[in-house]
Parts: sequence; structure tokens; C-alpha cells
Amino acid sequence: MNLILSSLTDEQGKVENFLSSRTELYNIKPIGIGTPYVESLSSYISRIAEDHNLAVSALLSKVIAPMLNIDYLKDQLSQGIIKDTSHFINENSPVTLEYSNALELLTSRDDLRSLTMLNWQGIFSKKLFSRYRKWCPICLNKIKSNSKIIYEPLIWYISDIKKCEVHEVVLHDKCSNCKRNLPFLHKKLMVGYCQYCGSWLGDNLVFNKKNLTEEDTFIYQNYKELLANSSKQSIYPTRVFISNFLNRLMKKLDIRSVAKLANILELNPGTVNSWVKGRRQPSSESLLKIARKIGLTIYEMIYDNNKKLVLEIKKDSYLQQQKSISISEIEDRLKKEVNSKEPKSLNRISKEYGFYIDTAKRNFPILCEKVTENFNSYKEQKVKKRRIEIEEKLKDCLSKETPISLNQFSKDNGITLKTAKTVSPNLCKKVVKRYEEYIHELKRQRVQIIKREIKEIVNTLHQKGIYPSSNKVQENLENKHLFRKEWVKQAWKEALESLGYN
DNA sequence: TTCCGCCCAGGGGATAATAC
DNA sequence: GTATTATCCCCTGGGCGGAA
Repeated sequence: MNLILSSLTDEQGKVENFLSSRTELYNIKPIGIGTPYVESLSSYISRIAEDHNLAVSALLSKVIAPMLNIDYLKDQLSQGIIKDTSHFINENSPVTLEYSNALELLTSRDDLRSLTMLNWQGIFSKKLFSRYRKWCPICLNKIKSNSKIIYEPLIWYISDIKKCEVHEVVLHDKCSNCKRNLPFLHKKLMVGYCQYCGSWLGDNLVFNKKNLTEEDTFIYQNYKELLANSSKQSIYPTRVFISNFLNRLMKKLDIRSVAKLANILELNPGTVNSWVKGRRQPSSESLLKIARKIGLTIYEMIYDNNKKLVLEIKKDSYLQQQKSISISEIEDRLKKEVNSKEPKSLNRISKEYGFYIDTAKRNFPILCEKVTENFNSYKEQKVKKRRIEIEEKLKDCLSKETPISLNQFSKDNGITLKTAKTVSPNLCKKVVKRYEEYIHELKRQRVQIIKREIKEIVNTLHQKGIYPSSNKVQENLENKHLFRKEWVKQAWKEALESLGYN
């Protein structure tokens, strides 16, 4: 008996052990791991939801949210608030880490961070990704026609990637049907489709074809290498990488000063210095510039220490010019620049002609002062001109028939909100106020239409001999959820009262 | 859900001060 | 004479709370 009991207990233990080791979600394999066209985490989430017959909203709020550790994220997601953090999902932020950790636990996979840029967080500062989904319609159609699993690769979402490498068309970022930008996460997210109107994203057959330039190809090469190798390394670069790399580079090339390095890289000395000392991180754009200049890719900069550098140092570079200019030549240059229609700063002139500011100031103090004075006044005029330009655009916006928000003005004209507000706070306030009034008016008109509609429905039902109950009226309304609003209930009551109902 | 206002962080460039 | 660094300014973009 004891033996039977013990064997039963053992069996039960095995079952419990089996049950406890099961994962909540199927272990679905991400597409393209180890290749440049690896799937994005948001695309994976969409596919996971579909395979489990779950809405993305339910997957996020009921399954993923409880696994998160960041409180505000957990709270927001449980309440169904997705948009606030959705643009971080595929990049290299703490939010990305939270999502990938949660999904790794839920699926029992250990490779989901490769669907994001988490492994390369040491070399990239922020702003690596676009804010919305981007896609190549031709690629999507090809995947669909070949009956392959539809997915959206991570590489499409990188800001520096503007075109499709295969079809050389500009990547789309707006649904061709509803004209909306599509955030990475949404309660109705579905790869290949618009989350708002449900349109197939390969439908737009108007393509903006632009051949890939040499620079585009280089950018592609860099990101493709990083994405393909994202899951293959055991060590990844940290925040000190760029500082260490530049110091190694200086040693290798026997460059003794940061200024010389900056000159070779054709970058600002102060900026390069801040990277060398580890005070700042270069942007992805600057990183690509450095890589291009020294003839390596970013991946080679990190992992291939012995690769030969192909440096193209311009023969007419600033340092080589410096030794040749005489005092009289400095005077000539300064005199020429004093009368220039486009004044330059003394700093720029000294760099262009290859002399030191101190030398010029010591020998020609009055000329130098005049140069600086001209430059400052030129700068002021330029700022003034820009101000007038922005003010004109704001006035133009105010004169248009349909008011737009200040945000829309900023997007349409490529002027940041801050700049617009600094230049003309009053005009900006007018734009905001006008738009507010416009929205109020639209709302007022909408309310009138709905009230009229309710009255008509009540009358029609009454004439047919049917009691116009709230349910009956709701059935006939276009928007079935309107009765949640107090003023709609009131309008219905008034309509009833006018017909003699109590 | 969208927009707005405010605050903050960080990158990049120009320049003056300082160090060697 | 030359190189480095501190500081300022400009710009962009994210975070957050509030209002509609």
C-alpha cells in the first residue's frame, strides 16, 4: 500500500513538475534571428497574440503586464494604456529590456533581446529609431504572395534607414488608406496591416523610387552586420567603447593630440575631445561618419582590432596649411574678410586660412575686432530674417480657412514648437486659440446634429406606435455608445417630454 | 486620445580661458 | 605657439501632468 502511495506521490510530483515547467505562451520561433532581417519585438508580439487567438490588448494587459517590474509601465499596460511607451519597444531603453525579459520568461526563450537593439546599447545613444512603423510595400506583397509568415524586420524601423535595400523605394510610414502614422504597439496591432483601418500595408502601389547612394549602402552594411551578429557575441560594447576606441586609434596612428584626430576625422575638436574623454557619446550619425572616414564598419571597430585602417587624409587639411601663411598674408585675408558680404567668425577664418587667432589679434587687433563685429551683426541679421520668416508663416497659417493646431503647424513647416514659441509667443497663442475655438465649434455642431437625430428617431418611433425607449433609440443611432453621455440622455428625455411622455 | 506647456537631458558647435 | 578644456548657446526630443 505504502509502495502504491509512494509511486502515486512520485507520479503526482512528476506531473506537478511538468506543469510548473510549462510556459504561459507557446515557444514561437522569431523570424530571421542571426540574419540582418531579424524580426522586431513588436512584430513578434503581434504574431504571438495571433497564434494564441488573443487580441494584442489582452496579451499586453493580462499576460505581459503582470510580468513587468517597472511600476508605472505595469500600471499603464494593465489599464490598457499602450501608446505612451510603445515607441521604446524595439530599441535599447529600460522599457525594451522589461518587455523582452517578460516575453523571454513567458515563452521560455533566451534570444528575444536580439529582436531589439538592447545588445548594442553601449554604442548608441537615444534617437536610434523612428517613432512609427515603417515598411516596404513591395517586400510585404512578396512575403504574402510566397505564402510565407508575414513579419516586419527590425531594420526597417531604424531612423537612418530610409529606403528598402532590395527594391530601392522609400520606406512608407503612413497607411495609404487612413493616412495615419502607426505606433509600434497598439491594441489591434497586426503585422502587415494598419491597426486603425485594417488595410493591407502592401496595397499602396505608388512608389517613390530612389536609387541607393554609396552612403545608403554603407549605412545598410553597418546595421546589417550589427543585426546579424546581435545574437552571436558573448561580449557586447559598453558606454566606454568609443572613448577606448578613439584612444587606441590615436595610439595606432601615432596621433599625439585630439585636435589632430579631429582634423583627420573632419569633425569639431571640442566634440571629438568630449568623446575621447568619455564625457559624451557620439550620435549614430557621428559614429557612422567616423567609421566611414577610417574605412571600417561599426562592427569591425568593435570586434576587429587588427583590421587595417584605410584613412584618407585630405592633402589640403587645416593642419598642413598652417605652417605656410605669413603675417602679411594674414593681414590680406583679414582685409578681404572684413569686406565680405557673408562675414565669417574669426575662428572660422583662422581655420580656413591656417593661422592662429592669437597671432592675428596681436598683429592686427583693430582688423580682428572689425571682423568679429561684422560677424556678430551678420548673425543678428540672420536671426532677424529667420524670425520674420517664421512670423510670416504663422500669419499665413492664421489666414487659412481651416484652422490647424500649433503642433500641425510645426510638423508642416519643419519649425519646432520651441522655436515658434520663442520667436513669436503671441502669434502662437493666436494659432492655439483659433484651433481651440474651431474644435469647440465642431463639437457644438456635432452635438446639435446628434440632438436632432435623437428627436427624429423618437418622433418616428412614436408615429409607428412604438414607445421610444432608450434601447430603441440607441438601436437606431449610428454610434451605439452615445447614451453613456449625460447630455445625450437629457436630449432623449426632452424629446420624450415634447411628445407628452413623462 | 490629442494637444499643450513646462522641464530636463543630451548632442553639437563656437569661443574664450587655460595649460603646456 | 599650440593643444585642451570649460562654458555657453542652440536645437531636438522625451517625460509628465493637465485640459478638453
